[in-house]
Amino acid sequence: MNLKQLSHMLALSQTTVSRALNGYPEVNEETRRRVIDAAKRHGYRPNPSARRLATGKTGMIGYVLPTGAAVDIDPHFVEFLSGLGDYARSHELDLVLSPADADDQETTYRRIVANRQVDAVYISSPRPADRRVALVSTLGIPFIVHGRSEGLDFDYPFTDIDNEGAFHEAARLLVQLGHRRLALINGDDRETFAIHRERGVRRALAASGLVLGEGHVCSLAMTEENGYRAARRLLEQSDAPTAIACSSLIMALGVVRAVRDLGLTIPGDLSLIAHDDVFPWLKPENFSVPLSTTRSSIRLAGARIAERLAARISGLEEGARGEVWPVDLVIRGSVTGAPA
Amino acid sequence: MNLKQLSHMLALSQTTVSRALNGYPEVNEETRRRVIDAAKRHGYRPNPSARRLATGKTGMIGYVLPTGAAVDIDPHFVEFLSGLGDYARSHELDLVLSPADADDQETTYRRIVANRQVDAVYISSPRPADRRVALVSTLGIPFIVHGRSEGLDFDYPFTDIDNEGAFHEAARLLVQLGHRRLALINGDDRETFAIHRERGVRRALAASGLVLGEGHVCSLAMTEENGYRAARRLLEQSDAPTAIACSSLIMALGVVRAVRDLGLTIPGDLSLIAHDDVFPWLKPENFSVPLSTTRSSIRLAGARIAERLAARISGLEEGARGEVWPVDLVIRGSVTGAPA
DNA sequence: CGAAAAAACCAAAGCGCTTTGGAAGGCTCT
DNA sequence: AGAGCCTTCCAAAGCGCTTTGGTTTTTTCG
Repeated sequence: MNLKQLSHMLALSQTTVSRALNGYPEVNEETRRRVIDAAKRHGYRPNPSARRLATGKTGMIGYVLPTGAAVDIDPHFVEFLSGLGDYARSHELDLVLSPADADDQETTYRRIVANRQVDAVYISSPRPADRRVALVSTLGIPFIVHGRSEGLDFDYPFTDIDNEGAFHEAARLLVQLGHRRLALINGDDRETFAIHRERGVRRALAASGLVLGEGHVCSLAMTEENGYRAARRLLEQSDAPTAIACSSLIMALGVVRAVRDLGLTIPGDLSLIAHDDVFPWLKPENFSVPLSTTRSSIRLAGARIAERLAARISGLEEGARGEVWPVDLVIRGSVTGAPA
Repeated sequence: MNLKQLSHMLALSQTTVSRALNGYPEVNEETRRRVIDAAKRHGYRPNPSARRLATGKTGMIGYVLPTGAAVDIDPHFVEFLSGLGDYARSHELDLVLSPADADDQETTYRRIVANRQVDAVYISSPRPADRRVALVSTLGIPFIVHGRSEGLDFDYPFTDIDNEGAFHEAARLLVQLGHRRLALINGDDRETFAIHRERGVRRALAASGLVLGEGHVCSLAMTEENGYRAARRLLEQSDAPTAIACSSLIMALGVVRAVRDLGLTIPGDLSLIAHDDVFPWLKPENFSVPLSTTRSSIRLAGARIAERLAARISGLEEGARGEVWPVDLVIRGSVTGAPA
């Protein structure tokens, strides 16, 4: 069933039927009702290919998915997707993932924009001076950055959490509890979020005249194993830290294992705070010693970004507004005063 | 730059240019070279919207993504996606995720097929008599099922792992080691994979005249917390199992925690085998007691399914061939003979 | 009542590609 | 030389929608 058939059936022109269906004003309400009714009854659905050819609108939002044998998609992605998908569903938006060589995502961004394959895109895991952000903003397609870049000479729209503030608070608390040797087990420090977190920790320490010791900061892919290795290395040093801030729950698993392997305890020998993106399948309160966290739902971020993208597509949102969400600091059993 | 301009520039018809570019035989090789060369030089890229309107081909594969506030996307999904994306990239395929109400995915399948939004789809987490499989196969779009349904009165193409065999082997090993009271901590038993695993365990036990005791099988969403709860419940029973087979590494984390909380040890008091889908961020060999596993890379499955979908799209694969991959049984420190 | 304005509708021209149905020209072969 | 066959190219007809630029009918109002 296509427009032609439907309009013939109603003894109307395609023009009128199309307008009736798309809510244009120049059609009699009575006629519109007839049309809508008939469309529903016959299960008419406009062919999206035709529509997009005519309008350029696709009803899809795009994401360039870095791939490669050595590339691991972040497990956070799936939670983000839950939020994004949930919003997108309610707005009849689809998401298209365009796989790209992790080292050359720009070609793919160019392609999906040139081809008009999507109405908007989002960018995640931005780095300082991220070329994707620069590219996409010159390409002129609506977009939102999840996170922030740095050192770009123009503004752009983003939704980020206050990583610096969160880790500042966490470190400040630890310092207040008397800890003097802190360590940071961070994610990949080529990404802005990790840089901000480190900055937060350093700022808190500096406020008390402390510093993040040489060798007291690790920056690694966020796996359990890396958490373990980092923690072991830190704890076996002569000036081992008495408190650790950790960038992910998964790494924290490794930290806990290392502590146990070394015959130490949390929080007796080591206070631990980790960042929690709120996974349904791994909860900080369920660690054998409940884990203190800086908490921010990545799922909510996904939904918010979908919402903003939708707004931008329909022209409701413009400009380069960035928003920064506060992060909760949730104290549980894994922190205590520094050992004597 | 569109076809019209390009052909005008070359003083050729659109027909010829189109054919030259698409590899049709009825064009002089010399001409073809000229065309291809000019196209490249001017960066001509056929507009996909136009092409799909004309041909019906989209260059995209579809997946209906169950969403909803209470719906958690399986963290396995992201690994699967890595494999799928990696293959898709090399074949210029994009993936479109259509979010749907988890309880009504069929409407969405209908839509994406009716709209010709994608060339093929895949279905994951199938259940017995899965209506999606039935629907999609009547809809006549190329598809592959990741996993298997059961009790359908027709054949369909799938790629699955030998869940029954894997858990049969695991249980058989445990029985051989003298265990008499086994338990199974399974995933959602509305899904076929879980049913198969339970079947495998039961079959192995039956071979030695044993049974899976009442209350010795749990079926829950695969979270750390559920693993913990299930293990506690099992181990606090009077006839506590001496060995557990567990459907996921994440649940196994919870099991390990429960064992520790109860002051027991692995493998002294409890032997444990879990299924490992091979995550880069959580490895069984890194458990404090290295975990024995049934292992099968879900990432490889993603790549394979992309490959088969591509083959089906281009007509290279037909029919309802199902393939079942064997699963490795990897013995590590978490299993030993039954306690006296 | 008649002119101007508003309302309701329509025919046809795109959007950019593929594909059908020829046509022109050059070869082969008898 | 002419029939018949390739080879190579082209004009034009879709694909199914939106939108432009009217036209016709109805309403408004001095």
